[in-house]
Amino acid sequence: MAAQHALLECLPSGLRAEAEQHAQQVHLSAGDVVFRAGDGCRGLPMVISGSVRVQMLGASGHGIVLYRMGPDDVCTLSIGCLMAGRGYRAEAHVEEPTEALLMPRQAFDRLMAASAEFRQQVMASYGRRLDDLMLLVEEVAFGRLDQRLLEWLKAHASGQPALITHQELAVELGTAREVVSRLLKDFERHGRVRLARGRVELLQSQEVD
Amino acid sequence: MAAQHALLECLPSGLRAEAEQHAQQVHLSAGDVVFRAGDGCRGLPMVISGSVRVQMLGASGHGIVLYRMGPDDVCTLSIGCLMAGRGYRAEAHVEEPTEALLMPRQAFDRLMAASAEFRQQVMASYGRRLDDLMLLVEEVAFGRLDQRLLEWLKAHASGQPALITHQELAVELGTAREVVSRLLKDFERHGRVRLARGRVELLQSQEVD
DNA sequence: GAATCGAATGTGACTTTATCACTGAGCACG
DNA sequence: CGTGCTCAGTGATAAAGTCACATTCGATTC
Repeated sequence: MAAQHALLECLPSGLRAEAEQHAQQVHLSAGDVVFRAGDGCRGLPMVISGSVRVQMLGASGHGIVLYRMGPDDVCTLSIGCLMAGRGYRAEAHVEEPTEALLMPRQAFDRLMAASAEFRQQVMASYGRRLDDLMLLVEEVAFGRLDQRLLEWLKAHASGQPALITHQELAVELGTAREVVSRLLKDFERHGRVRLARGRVELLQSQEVD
Repeated sequence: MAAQHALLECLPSGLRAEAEQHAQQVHLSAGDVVFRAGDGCRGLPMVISGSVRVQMLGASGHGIVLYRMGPDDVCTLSIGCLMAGRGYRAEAHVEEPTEALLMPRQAFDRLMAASAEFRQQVMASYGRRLDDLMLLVEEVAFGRLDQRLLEWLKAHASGQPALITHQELAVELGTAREVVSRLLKDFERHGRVRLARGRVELLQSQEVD
């Protein structure tokens, strides 16, 4: 076992060995769906490497990206499902080939009991996610879409063009495809971006604030 | 000490006595502000009775209600701040006279270490809050405002009229006062509500679905 | 290479929300 | 009884969402 999760690295070796023994290592390929809305939770996923996108579907059929999980993240969403015995409300899509550990509830509970460090990290991670969601609420409720789109592009399309469709961008922002298309067209007319099918390039002059 | 918090009731008596010894009981009056955006966190608030509204302010000056805390709730938001050492992003307003315990971080950590039951409840409560926020994201992103307003009224103004201003309703829904005014006026024209200054009465025929 | 099909994008018309700048109404207090 | 409040109503305009299509690009097949 070469790569490991930062949360386990901080454990004393005895606990760590026990944890590794109970955890199941899984490999996920790009495009895999880790869980869907309504699914039950079979353990706590801990991401070692890769990237997983968590999003939810509205009644209208539109979706919105809630957050992403990367290396050394734990799926805080799963903790809630695990503890409350509810199903997931969101769905998780693998974006890049991902290595993860699936920690059974029993083992997770033992770690929480035994290690103050582990506890602290898990709670902190929970706090960050809560924070992310609050930020998202604020953006969706009060943010202007052109600004949000521009910021997304700055974050994801600086340096090299983003390979993404308008539909996918709409899900990133929680809006409709047509709205994204029109905004991008406007940006193009103003020389802020260069567009091609499935590709959005942010022009140099726009990358600074 | 008469009233207590459900989370402490489930503890063995030794732990419970210790917890009660370290926790500080506080009384909050309607209108008090428990914390504001940017404040540091001085401990974990646990609500015994009463009601506290948690909301955040957008850059535009508009606000939106995130959730409410009632009897036997813990302020999950505080755990994140406590663990990550960040300030709060939201603000908490007392709506009804409220009794609460303020549990210092040290004491909280000892409880988390010592009681599986306590741990489980805290994590479950965290999960519910995440869920609330996800639901809110969906509503704000995809919900129609007239439906959201009507549902708010059904939840808070069935039986007796709601004593609330249009401005406050706007904050409940994360929108602008004018929008609420217009929608309510429409509802009134269609005989769904009766309006008075600072008062919205949902008419009987509307209370069923 | 041309035909064909499906996904991705473009667009017009219209509705719903948001914003701005006011006006008017109800209420408390001197 | 004014006189200031806060609360509510409204018109004009802009931004965003919805619906119904038209177009275009690329890959696959012939």
